[in-house]
Amino acid sequence: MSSHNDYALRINSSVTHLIRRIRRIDEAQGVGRARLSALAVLHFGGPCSMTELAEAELVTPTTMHHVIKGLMQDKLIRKVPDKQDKRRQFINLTAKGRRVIVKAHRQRIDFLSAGLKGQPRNRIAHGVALLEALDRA
Amino acid sequence: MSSHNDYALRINSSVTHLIRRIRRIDEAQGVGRARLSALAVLHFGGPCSMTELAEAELVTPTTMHHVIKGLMQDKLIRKVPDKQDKRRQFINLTAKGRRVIVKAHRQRIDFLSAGLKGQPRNRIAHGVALLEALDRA
DNA sequence: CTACATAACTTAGCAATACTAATTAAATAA
DNA sequence: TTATTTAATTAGTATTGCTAAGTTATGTAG
Repeated sequence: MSSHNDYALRINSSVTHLIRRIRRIDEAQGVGRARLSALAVLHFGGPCSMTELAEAELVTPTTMHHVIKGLMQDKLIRKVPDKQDKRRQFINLTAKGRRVIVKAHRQRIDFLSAGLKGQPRNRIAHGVALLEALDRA
Repeated sequence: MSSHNDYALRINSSVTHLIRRIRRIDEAQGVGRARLSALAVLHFGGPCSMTELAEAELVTPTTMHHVIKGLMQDKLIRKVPDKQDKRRQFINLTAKGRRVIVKAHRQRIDFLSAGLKGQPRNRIAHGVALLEALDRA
């Protein structure tokens, strides 16, 4: 259907701009974007291995290795050996790491909340439903 | 209002996932993301100077300099001296550059179009309106 | 006109994020 | 046991981002 194409054009444009603005918020946190994103996975999903983290972020284990290394140096995470499998290591947030991700997440949510202000309830409910549908597609 | 906060949480989550997937589409183009984005500005906005491009992308002129350098090497853009001001140079897309950005844009739009398939017309219209409102906020 | 300031772009050097390929160590299958 | 697979690392490279410092061109004040 041609109108789907037209809507897709408008969604692409607004999402592109939204991405830029969210990126700016993330970059103001003093922690790189890949690192911040890894912290978010650990915060909302709980401890997991490096490889699982890499899968969640759609990057190679090598890339995640470097991200983890940086997070370790900043003491935002901790590695815990897996007793069952000596090859694996669980990545845990430190208290400091949790503070960082909670603050960063708060700022994103505040930005989005502010954007919702004054919007019709109807539009918000449908908008959220659409985004979640795009996500599942 | 507390419900705005709840909606913001859901929007943040779905937009985060959407960003990841769009990033993957962009990365599959064989041209880096910053370069692809610069090509899009030139394609949809027309020729402009390096500094203007940097402003559009919210990066420093230095960063844009490197992006432009890479695009030049790949022959995706061309520099044209400004007769009025010898310091400036206009950046133009080459035919090859235009092909690259048209194809990449097409893939993004196709991905989004596919996601809209089967969604109620109502939800789509409101959803697009919400995204555009967030963009203006 | 000279001198100073500003603007556009470049260069040098650094850090973060991403990749492939090769390596090490541990677990599992044949 | 041997072979294969899996988890993590290391080496090397490219891209994307920054600041600081430099060059060349333009504009302005004296």
